[in-house]
Amino acid sequence: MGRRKIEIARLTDTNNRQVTFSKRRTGLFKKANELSILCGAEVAIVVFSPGNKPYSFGHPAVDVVAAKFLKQECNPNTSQSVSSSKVVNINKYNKQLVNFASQLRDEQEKGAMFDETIKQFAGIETLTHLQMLHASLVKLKENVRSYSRDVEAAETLILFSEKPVKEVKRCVSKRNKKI
Amino acid sequence: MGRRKIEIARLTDTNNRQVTFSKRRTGLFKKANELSILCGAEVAIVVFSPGNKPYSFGHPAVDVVAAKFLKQECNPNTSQSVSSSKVVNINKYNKQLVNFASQLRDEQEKGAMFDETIKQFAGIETLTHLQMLHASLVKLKENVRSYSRDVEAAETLILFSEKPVKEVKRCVSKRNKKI
DNA sequence: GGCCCTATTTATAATTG
DNA sequence: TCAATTATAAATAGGGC
Repeated sequence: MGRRKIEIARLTDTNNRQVTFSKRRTGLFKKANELSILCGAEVAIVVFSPGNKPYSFGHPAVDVVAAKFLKQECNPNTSQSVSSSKVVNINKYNKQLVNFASQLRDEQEKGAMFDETIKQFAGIETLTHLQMLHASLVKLKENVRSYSRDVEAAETLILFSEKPVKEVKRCVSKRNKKI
Repeated sequence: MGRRKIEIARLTDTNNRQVTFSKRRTGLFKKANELSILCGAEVAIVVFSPGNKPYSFGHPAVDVVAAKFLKQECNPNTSQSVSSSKVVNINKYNKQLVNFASQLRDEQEKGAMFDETIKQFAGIETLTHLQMLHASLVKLKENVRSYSRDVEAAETLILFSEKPVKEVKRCVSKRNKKI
């Protein structure tokens, strides 16, 4: 709907992309508003601009509709979802956790070797530096380990995310009930 | 945009309202899809029909965008304790990430010192050990950093899963007032 | 960035089958 | 009860300021 027909593909020019975003976001929200008024429908929209700024529209309010949607999704019956591409896969994080753990073990072994090596030197100043470094390393490792533990504790939650949306919702609601 | 101009007011005829809803919902989602593609924007829409059926559109996914929105807009002062042994508070991760970052910077400084110190020693074997250790440390740091980044990326998902609906509501409504 | 303009495309209200 | 069609209103691309 303009002077020229444009192909629906990512706009390459940054400025044009921003301008188009503004115009079309306005249009989208206007349409949403009309839909809600004409049909008495409840609508919630959240958009992030190319510059990652958030914009939202809601009738009667984003939160109301969102909450209603979440409730409904706990018992997915009649909902129709049109979700495009890019499903976030959480497996990656689990793998990294595993790698992390094994690297930590390696570091611990090497740390022991490091301690032995240090003892062979008597230079006080140098020793101090090395010991400081080593202490830092140890502390860092501890933090990493504790962090990993926490991440592991959160793992069940993280794992939800890799499942399809409806599964996620179901799992979460189950969890919430337990709590 | 039709044979006649219509006033934007609640359609009285039930059937017409349902028909119009279907058409306009399709149009709205199409627009949203175009917006996301043209501008690389993230979009989430939830709609309830006059008959109260839920419909949704999301790029990359409703939940992802919603979670991102919530994450951005939830203020720390709003935080209410949801803690149980099973539910992980994401704030903890944020703090740890911050600590991590500063520790990593410290380690980098000390790493430089370490390199200098190493050069003062000539024992090949020892040097090798130390260098190996240092290399490992560097690699570990890199991994920690990249892992942190990834955790951050996944954060919205985690946050989304952990938050009870009522929390969500509050945060979102605050946001709406700002906009 | 925002707001106007307007040729043109697109969405859709009303109609038809 | 619709899906398709069509005439028309609305959105908007590309511009200018």
